[in-house]
Amino acid sequence: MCAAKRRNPGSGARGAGLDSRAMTQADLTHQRLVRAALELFTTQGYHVTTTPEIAKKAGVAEGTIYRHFQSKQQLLNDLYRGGARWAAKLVKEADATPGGARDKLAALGRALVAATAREPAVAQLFFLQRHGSLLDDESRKTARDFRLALESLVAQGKAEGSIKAGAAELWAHVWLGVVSLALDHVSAREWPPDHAGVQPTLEAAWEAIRATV
Amino acid sequence: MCAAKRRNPGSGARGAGLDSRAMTQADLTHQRLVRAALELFTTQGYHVTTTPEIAKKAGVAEGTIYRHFQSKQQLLNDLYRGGARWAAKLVKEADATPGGARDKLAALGRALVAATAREPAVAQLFFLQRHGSLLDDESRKTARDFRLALESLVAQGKAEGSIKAGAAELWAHVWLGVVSLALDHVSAREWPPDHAGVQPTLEAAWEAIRATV
Amino acid sequence: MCAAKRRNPGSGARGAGLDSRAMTQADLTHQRLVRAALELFTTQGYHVTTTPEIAKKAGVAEGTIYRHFQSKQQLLNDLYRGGARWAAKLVKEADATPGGARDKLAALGRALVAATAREPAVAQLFFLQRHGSLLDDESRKTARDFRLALESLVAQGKAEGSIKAGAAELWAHVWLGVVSLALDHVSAREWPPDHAGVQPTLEAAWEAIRATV
Amino acid sequence: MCAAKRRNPGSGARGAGLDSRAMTQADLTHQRLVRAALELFTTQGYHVTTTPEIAKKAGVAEGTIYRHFQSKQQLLNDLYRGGARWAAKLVKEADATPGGARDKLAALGRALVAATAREPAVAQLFFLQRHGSLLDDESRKTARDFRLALESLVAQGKAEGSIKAGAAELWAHVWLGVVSLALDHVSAREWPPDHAGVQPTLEAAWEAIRATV
DNA sequence: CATGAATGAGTATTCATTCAT
DNA sequence: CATGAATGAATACTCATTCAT
Repeated sequence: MCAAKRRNPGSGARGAGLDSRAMTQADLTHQRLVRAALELFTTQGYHVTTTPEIAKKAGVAEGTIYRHFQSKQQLLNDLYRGGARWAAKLVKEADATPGGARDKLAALGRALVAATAREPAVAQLFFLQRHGSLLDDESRKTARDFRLALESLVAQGKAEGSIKAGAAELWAHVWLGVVSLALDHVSAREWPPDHAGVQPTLEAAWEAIRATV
Repeated sequence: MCAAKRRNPGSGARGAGLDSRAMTQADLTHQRLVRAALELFTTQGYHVTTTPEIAKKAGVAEGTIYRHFQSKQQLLNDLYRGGARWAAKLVKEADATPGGARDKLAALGRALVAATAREPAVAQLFFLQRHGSLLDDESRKTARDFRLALESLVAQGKAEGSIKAGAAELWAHVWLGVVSLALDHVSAREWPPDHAGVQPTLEAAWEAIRATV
Repeated sequence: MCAAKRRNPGSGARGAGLDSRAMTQADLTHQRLVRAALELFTTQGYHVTTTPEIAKKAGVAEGTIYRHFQSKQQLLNDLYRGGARWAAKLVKEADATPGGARDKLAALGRALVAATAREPAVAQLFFLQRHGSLLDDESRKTARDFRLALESLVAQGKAEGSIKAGAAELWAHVWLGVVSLALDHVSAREWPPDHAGVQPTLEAAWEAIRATV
Repeated sequence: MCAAKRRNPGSGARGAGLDSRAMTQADLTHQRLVRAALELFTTQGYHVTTTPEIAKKAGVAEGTIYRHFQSKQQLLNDLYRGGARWAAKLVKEADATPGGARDKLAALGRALVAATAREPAVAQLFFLQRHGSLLDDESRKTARDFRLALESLVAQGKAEGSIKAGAAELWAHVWLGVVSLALDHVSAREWPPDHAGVQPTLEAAWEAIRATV
């Protein structure tokens, strides 16, 4: 009575581009649907995008969508979770950067910009778009994983005394808020990743939250 | 295609609450529609809100909407322009504050928070929501008026040397981006206007853009 | 979020044909939808009948259906309940016939045949069609009212000694089962109400349940 | 448009349970599809039952259905014909019972109840369900074979003077109508085959059609 | 023979908008 | 001005059937 039960593991990873070796026909269709939906949801918005449109862009029949996703909303959630995991991985990698919180955040900022240049739609969907009540609990949990990882970076900075006192949650939010302004331009292809506005914006993000003497 | 031709002047002002003196029956209906739509658009989103829902919330018949607005989209634009003018007025008032750009921006930040506490939906609609291609040229122009006024404040700071060099547009954007984080919480009634997070956030907005030695 | 809330009382009665005086435009549309759906559900079956078909037959737009009924299924239930009340009224009238249970059942049999000749579709829908899980609790309750009234007639016959001992429910069921065979032919317009098969069938219904010496 | 061309003889017999001796893999799959469809069609109805559902219940892939049956409708017809032949055989066996029409019909009634207890779904499909225009000519012919056999029994009773004058067709119909009420309960597992309601109902069927002095 | 991904016509339902009253 | 019944195009989703593997 409902399709898309068998979730082949690693589909998220494949969505992000790596891996390959033995991609079945069905997996390819899945991919094309993901790319098509990602593109349309981010350029037009979820509600304005119709299922015939997604199918057409993916080059498949409309019914095929429902062999891969339970519903249009579920498709959005899959996309969103992919974005959240993608973002969380960047944070984890940045956390491995040697140095203090400042260095790690700087690395993260650059990584976010670079990744956004590579996958503008994913960044747009996860960082810049509001999805209100369309997200399910699982998606919210995945997003929280990202936020917690970022907050842990900020908490480290607080412990070092390099970031302002006050809720780590708040400063993580502020830092990301400023960085998002850069991501917005990059994602919209208004700014290439080495645009003159990027570096100052990332620095501004740091200055907004660094401890003041 | 035929309704809502007569533009009654001052409808924006009435939306903000002032004025009174001889409010006709029709004006009252207009008001109720504006409030209903504002509430629904901001809590649920434009696309999810249906015209029957708006009518019901306003306590009028479905068809009545079209005696006051040409279309649902036009209604959104009216609301948006109201918000833009409301915001522009706050900037203009802040500009009159004595002192340097820092003082004026500080005043503006406080005013934005206070105004958002009074009219959360208006702030939400104008500052926090993306409307993509729903806005018409007129609305975009009105929004630009606000942005230009804000940028002029920032430019003044740059001239004074208190704000970083670089595009005034960029720093206005950054400053507003951080302030918006506070407005978001206030608008969602998570933060009262005197919440402990407000002041630090406003300060962070300034620190993100102030000239560094 | 859902239509057809205002149930103007007497709509069932009007459906059965009586009453008139001040029939609004909306009531007329309601009527036409009822007749169209009745005809189609009984000739083709519920699942095979599509909403465009109903609308077309009623001479209205498809969306109009949903101003009068919450759903296709609700429309069926409305029809069914109308039939159940119509049938229950016949039982009550037959109960008023002077004489014993035999006379009353005979009167009821004739009344059912006559009524079926007048409203073949209503009889078909209520007596001859199975609706499985499509019926809601309200409909089931209304149908029970009819059955209980019939069983009370049978119980009276048992008390008189003119009907076999055993569950009144069973004999009511048997009697109606045989009578339904006649209704089936009448409803299908294979038999006019005075066809030679009618009277013997009604007598057979009685003989199936009358007490034997 | 290309499957299920080869009519493997005896598929009906296999459906009824007998026969065996070298049942190939394909025959087993056929069996499972038949049982699954029978179960679903009778519990839910034909239109509500989907082919994926049938396949799932049978434990085969969706496409496999079409290696055994040309279409969902053809599957129903196969099932129906199986039921009709099964019923016709019971009539023929009852006809061999020594004695008059009364004895033969009594034997048939008991046999029908017993068979229904063994194969509730088959009885339900053939006796209790209406299939309207879903049945093809072949199915209708098979059903007529059953009816004619039954009518011949009744005609014999008329010749003996033990059954009422009038169309044999009518009295066969009436007798079966009453017996079906019992079959209904037995098929629904509400009545075991030796339930107290069975015998009186079978007697009532006879009394409905027996000649009266 | 069996599979199951793909198909695309078909379905019930919604909703912005119109217009007679 | 206000009403609310009517509209019909548009929407997400289903399902019997096909066919390459």
